[in-house]
Amino acid sequence: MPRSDEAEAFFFAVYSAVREIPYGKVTTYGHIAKLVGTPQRPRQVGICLKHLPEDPDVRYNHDNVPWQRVINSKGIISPRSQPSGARNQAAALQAEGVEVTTGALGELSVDFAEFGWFPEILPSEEGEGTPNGED
DNA sequence: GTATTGACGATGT
DNA sequence: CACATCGCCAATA
Repeated sequence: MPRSDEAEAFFFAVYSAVREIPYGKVTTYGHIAKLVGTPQRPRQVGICLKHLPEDPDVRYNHDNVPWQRVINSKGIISPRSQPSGARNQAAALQAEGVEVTTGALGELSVDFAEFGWFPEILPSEEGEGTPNGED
């Protein structure tokens, strides 16, 4: 649980944005950060997913948030402390039909040209307002 | 209470 | 193109 209410709002915003990623598609932490209005904090997006609760009782949990569809800007699954985790994420993506290629160094990369999700700034994402207001 | 790390990204060298 | 540094800030030690 986040330390402050403001941080909690950030967590929810991130989870909400991640849920918008369509099945079989992927996006980056930086992109999510932009969507929630804080492009300077891609790391915190990672923190949100890292602390994504597994309890199905919680509003956003490991079951209803497609955390697996979030990768880094380099187009590869971010290698974290536990290698199994990244490998697990790769498996989850492959289960959605996403082709994950393993590099010589064990890098699990996803072809963004094929599976990348490049949406416009989604309106009413978390209640911030329309990006261009109205054209 | 302070120090270090980390599921990132942009810049600088 | 590879590696180093800064910013960002919550979580952990």
